[in-house]
Amino acid sequence: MLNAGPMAMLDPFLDDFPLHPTVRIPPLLDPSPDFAAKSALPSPLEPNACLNADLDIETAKLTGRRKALAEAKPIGEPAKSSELRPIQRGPRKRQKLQDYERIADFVQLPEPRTTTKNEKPRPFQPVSVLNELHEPPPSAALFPPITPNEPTQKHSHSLSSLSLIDSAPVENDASLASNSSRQKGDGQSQKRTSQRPRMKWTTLETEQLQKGVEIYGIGKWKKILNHPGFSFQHGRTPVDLKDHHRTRIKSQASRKPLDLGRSRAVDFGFNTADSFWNSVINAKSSPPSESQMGTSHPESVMAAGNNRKGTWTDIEDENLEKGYKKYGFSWTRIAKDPELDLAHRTGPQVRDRFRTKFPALYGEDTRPHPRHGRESREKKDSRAQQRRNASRSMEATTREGALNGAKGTGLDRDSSRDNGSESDITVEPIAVISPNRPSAPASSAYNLLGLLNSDGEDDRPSAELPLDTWDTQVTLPPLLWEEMATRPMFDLE
DNA sequence: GTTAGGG
DNA sequence: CCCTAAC
Repeated sequence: MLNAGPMAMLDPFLDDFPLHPTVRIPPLLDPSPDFAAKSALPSPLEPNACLNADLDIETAKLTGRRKALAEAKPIGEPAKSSELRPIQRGPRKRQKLQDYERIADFVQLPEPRTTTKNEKPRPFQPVSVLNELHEPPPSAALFPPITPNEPTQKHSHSLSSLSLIDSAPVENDASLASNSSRQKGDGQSQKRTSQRPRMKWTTLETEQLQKGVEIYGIGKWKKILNHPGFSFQHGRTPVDLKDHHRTRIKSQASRKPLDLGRSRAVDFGFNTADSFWNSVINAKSSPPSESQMGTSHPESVMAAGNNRKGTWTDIEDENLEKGYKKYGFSWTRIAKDPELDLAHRTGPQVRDRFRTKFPALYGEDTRPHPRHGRESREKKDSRAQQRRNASRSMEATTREGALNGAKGTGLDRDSSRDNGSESDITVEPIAVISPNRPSAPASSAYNLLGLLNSDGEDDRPSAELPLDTWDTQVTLPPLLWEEMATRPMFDLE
C-alpha cells in the first residue's frame, strides 16, 4: 500500500530499501494531504492507528461510528446546543484512559503513561508569535477583567442585589455569597462564574443514558459517559448523568414504566466492536461490593434502587471511638468486634469514617512503637504518608496491570473487598491485639502490593485467587517492570 | 477520583 | 446544577 502510494515516487530511498508488500512502516511525519486523502488507512498518527490487523478493523469501525454519531444531529433538534455555545469551557478534568481504551492497550501495545492531567489548558498560555502584539491573545475571554482596586470580585452585582444592599455597609464575603447564591430569572446580565451554563438535555442524550444504564447499570455514570458510540455533549459530567437519571428518567419511570428495550427508533447499533469491549469489560471488572449496590446488573440495581449511602449514626461513631481505644488502627478488628456492633461496616469504611470524624486522631497514634519506642508526631506521620503513597501508587500500577492482563501474576488486587484507596494498614500492628494471630510486618513487599488485610493476612478465598486463562499467557506489562525497576519495592527501614 | 443524596 | 459525605 505504502510503496504503491503517491509518496513512492517522492521517496528517494524507496528503491534502495524496497518494502515487503505486507510490511507497513508508519511514517515519521504527517502524511501529505494527498496521501491522507487517497489512503483508506487511518493516519498512523491517530491514537489507535497502530493496532493488530483484526482489531484495526474493529476499531476503525468504532471510530467511524463515533464520528458519525458525533456529527449527527439529534432527532428533532435544530442544532446541537454545543454548536451554539459561544465559549466552550474545557473539560473540567482531563479524563483518564477510557475503560475500553485501557483494555485496548492490553490487546495492543502498552501505551506510555501519558500525563493526561497536564492536558488541562493552562491559565496563561504563551501567546502565539503570529499574533499581532496589539491584539488580545486568543484566550483573552478567559482572563479576568483587570480591576486593580477590586481584589477578585467575581460576582458582579445584579441590579436587584445592588438595590438590596444599597444602603447597607460593605458586606463580608460570606453574606455576599449567600446573598447572591441562587437568584434565578434575572436574565443574562449577571455572569455567574460559579455556576456553569445550563446544558439542555437532548433526546439523544437521554436515550443514550437509558441505553447506558441497560448496559452498565445504575451508578456507572462515568462508564456510560465514556461509552464508545455515545456522544454526550462536550462538558457533560458523570454527575450530570446521575442527576438527569434521578430527576428525569427515574421519576418518570416510577409513574409510567418505560419500555427501555426497544422504545425508540433510534438504533444505537452496537457493533461487534462494542459488544467485544463490553464483554471484556464485564469479564474483567470486579463486581461492586455488597455495601455499594448489589451487582452491576441492571435488574438487581433497580431492585436495590433505594440503597442509601450509609450515613454514620452517633451511636456508630461512639462505638468507633471505643473501638479505636480498644484496637487502635486495626479497622477490621473494630468492625468485627460484636460488642461494637459495626459488623455492617467494612474495614476501609471504618477507617474512612475515623479519618473524617476524628482527623486529629488519625495519623496520631500516641502509643509507643513496639520496636522503636515513642516517636515524634512528624516522623510517624511521614512514615505513614510514605506508606500511603507507596500503597497508592502500587495500587494504581496494579490496577492498570490487571487491565493490561497482569491478572494472575499476583499483582492484581480484588477491589471488591476494598473500597478505600489506601492500604488498611496505616501503622505498625499494635501489641494489644489478639495474641493468637501474629501480625505480619507492615512493610513487606507483599504488603506494599496491597494484598494483605489489616490483619496482615491474605484472606482471599481460594476461589477468589486469580486463575484465568488470560493470566497464564500474559507476563507483566513493560510499564510494570519499569516501575518495579525504578521504584524501591522493599521498605528496608 | 467517583458516586449518592440532599439542597 | 451545586455541595458534600461516603466510598
